[in-house]
Amino acid sequence: PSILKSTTSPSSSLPITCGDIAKVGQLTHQPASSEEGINLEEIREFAKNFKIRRLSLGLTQTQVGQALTATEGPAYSQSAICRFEKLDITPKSAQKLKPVLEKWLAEAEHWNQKGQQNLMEFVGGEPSKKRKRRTSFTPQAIEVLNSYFEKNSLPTGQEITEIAKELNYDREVVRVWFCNRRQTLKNTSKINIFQVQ
Amino acid sequence: PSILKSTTSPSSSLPITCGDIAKVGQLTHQPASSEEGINLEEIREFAKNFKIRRLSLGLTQTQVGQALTATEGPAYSQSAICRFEKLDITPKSAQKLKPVLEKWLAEAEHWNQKGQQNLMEFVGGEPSKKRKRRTSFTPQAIEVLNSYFEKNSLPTGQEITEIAKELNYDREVVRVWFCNRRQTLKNTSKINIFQVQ
DNA sequence: AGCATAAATAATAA
DNA sequence: TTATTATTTATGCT
Repeated sequence: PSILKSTTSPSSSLPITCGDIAKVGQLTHQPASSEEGINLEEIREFAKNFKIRRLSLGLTQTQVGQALTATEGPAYSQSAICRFEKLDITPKSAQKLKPVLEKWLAEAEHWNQKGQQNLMEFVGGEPSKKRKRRTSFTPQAIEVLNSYFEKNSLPTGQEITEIAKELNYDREVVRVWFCNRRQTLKNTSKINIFQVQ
Repeated sequence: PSILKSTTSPSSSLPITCGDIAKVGQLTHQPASSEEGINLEEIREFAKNFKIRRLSLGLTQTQVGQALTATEGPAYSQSAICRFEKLDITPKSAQKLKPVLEKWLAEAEHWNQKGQQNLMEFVGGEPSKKRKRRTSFTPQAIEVLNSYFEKNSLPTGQEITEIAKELNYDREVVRVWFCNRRQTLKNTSKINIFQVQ
């Protein structure tokens, strides 16, 4: 039951009762409001910035949650980070969470300065978890494919069948791999940018 | 088949042949290189910043692509934006695309200054497309869906339409259910990924 | 208080 | 490019 939504309704005739607990993210056109010593405007500003800074570091909500769980006392789920960023929580909760996030983020940025690797270590995830491939070409398979490609970029049907068999992949998948590989080469073959070696 | 990945491999004993054409985004510790009048370092910097600025504006790759398609001559797909951000393209393409994106992004930021509403109008999408409400399937419906899934986890468009009709759910909702179901299955049955030689 | 998963977004084989 | 998969975010529910 989010009050956020109800407030966007044009019918503002409804009086705000004690039962209605406002959330931080609630849209308001009031000037910076301060309730119970909580500067809502400041929290909104921070939440917005937090997201941008998180994305700048290339971190997911899950990563932040897990890292915080590892370092701080209480546990923080991905949902919790999500809800903070959207401010779909009570001002009290937000107020409590803000300094924790602020401190952690500053530290993360500090490590990032020293290199991506340090950040990942700080975050605690695997150093460079690669995105899983869409289909199951293993790095090993790609290595083999590349070595075949180097020898001959245009294998015959027979050869494709054999390679597919060796790698235990579908023949069609292998055929298409060669197509795409040739395509890539064609796109770039006019320049060898880095002249590596 | 990205060459990017192969370069991250620790096995640097393999000589890089003429067949291996580097792409712009390729990791390098060389100083700013410039080939054929293209400042690669500058492009890398821009691509990185582009993503951050895009996210700061709260825009998706899809939105950028669609907006560009509407304003400029050629069409730009979500994939195209994705590939630019990852620099999984040729230097030539990147060089060509950079000023287009730069100009567009600056304009978008300009409109954003005048208010979120103006940005959305500039982008061309609906003013504030709300996220679809999370649908909850009844246990009965899930049972039926599961039985269909057991028989065939990848139903055709026609079949999806029929299932949706039978269960009286939105077709799109049913389609996504199958996507997510396949995903879940895949995640839970992580059997010997490396078995595939 | 956070899990399970629906929806949205990004990446990529075809 | 397009259609689909892989990944991330958001939320209904208890």
